[in-house]
Amino acid sequence: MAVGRKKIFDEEVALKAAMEVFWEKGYIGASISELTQRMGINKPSMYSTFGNKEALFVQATKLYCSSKIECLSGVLKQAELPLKQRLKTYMMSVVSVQCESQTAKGCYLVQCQTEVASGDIPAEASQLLNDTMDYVQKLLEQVLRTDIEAKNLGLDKEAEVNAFCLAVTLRGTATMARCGHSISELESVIDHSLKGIGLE
Amino acid sequence: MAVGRKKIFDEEVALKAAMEVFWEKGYIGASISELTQRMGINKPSMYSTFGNKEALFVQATKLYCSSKIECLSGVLKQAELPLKQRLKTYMMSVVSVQCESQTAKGCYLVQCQTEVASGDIPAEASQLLNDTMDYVQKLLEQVLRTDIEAKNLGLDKEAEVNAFCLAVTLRGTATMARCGHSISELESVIDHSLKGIGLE
DNA sequence: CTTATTCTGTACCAATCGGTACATTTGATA
DNA sequence: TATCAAATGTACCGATTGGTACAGAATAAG
Repeated sequence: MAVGRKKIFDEEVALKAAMEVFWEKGYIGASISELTQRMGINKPSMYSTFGNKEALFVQATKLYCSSKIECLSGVLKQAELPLKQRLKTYMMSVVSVQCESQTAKGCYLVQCQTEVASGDIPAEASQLLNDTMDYVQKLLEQVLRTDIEAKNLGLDKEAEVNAFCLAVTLRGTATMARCGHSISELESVIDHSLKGIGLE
Repeated sequence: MAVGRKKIFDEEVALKAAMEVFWEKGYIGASISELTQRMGINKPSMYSTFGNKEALFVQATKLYCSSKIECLSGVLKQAELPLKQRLKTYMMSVVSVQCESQTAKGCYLVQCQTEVASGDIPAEASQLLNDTMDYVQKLLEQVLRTDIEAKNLGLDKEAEVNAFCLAVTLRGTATMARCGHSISELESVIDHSLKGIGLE
């Protein structure tokens, strides 16, 4: 039995490159030509490896969620740190991702979710984007509802609203980051936002 | 001398329809086909009246700015009202525009400015979008810097940062509105945001 | 070395993009 | 009523979109 020619490119590297393009351009704005060019492969290789544009987008989005968002949640559970410090560190790490690119990208999720509302993004990807955004908000809500320090401050009573406020702030910073605002400008926004829900 | 055939459509009505489409779909996402269809005219009429897609977008954007944003600033100058009430009324009127559509649109400017960062929007339109977003922030900053009540509270010292925080909040609410969140959910965000900069 | 299998690259597909040429219709003026 | 500028509708333009057919190159098993 024969096994065939070897792949000359690294799937992970190619997928990461695709993620970068979607991050910059969104789903519609990223053309197959630009994607394959930046991935360093040609079209048939892309289609045989990832399926089609929609499937590629789903995989790129999963990669973004796991490598850029979900991995940040650890700090929220470090009970030895003061609540405010945990929340600030978490939110600043999100802002840091939003600002990490030279070619201002903002947040992949926020960027693409504007396209969800336009009805231009395939259903599966749409669901994934919504779920991940919900995930962040629910994470914040859970902390505010169950944390001892939060309870002492009465933040658990309005955990849902408070988490929603923080989520709004992170979406706002995402659009600001995309316009080139620096991480230091956005830090004071995070501080004011935490103050707004009653922390310090 | 002859004067020619009369136009069968209303330019203002057509332009407003175009604004709605750009609002929903953004600049790239709005195709000439959909635009002309929703405008109720055919392509040659659109090109002879408005120029081309870029020119149409510039005019639609100007219409949005004047009819949806600039006209709201009056309340900020009503010195007889308390500062907090003025700011809240202003911000809520912006949020109201973000929520006014059945087909959740969010903010035209925020929506399209993500495309500015992608480099997909023509220069003149890009400039117009940036200027208008700056205008809102500067407006808030000016109030916080010069208002008597603001001075008494010390808000004038950090007017720039405080205005920036409010602008971030409005961008966040825009993305939330686009996802279908209601005006009542967003009202509490505005309250918390004002609290964050030290009002109440 | 042959063979079977897989990847690569070119060259193409129909559909849609933004934009236009042109013939036809309209309607106020002369 | 004849004239002629302007608006309309159809039918097209080249370029680009997402997606593929197919021939050739590479590789491991037999």
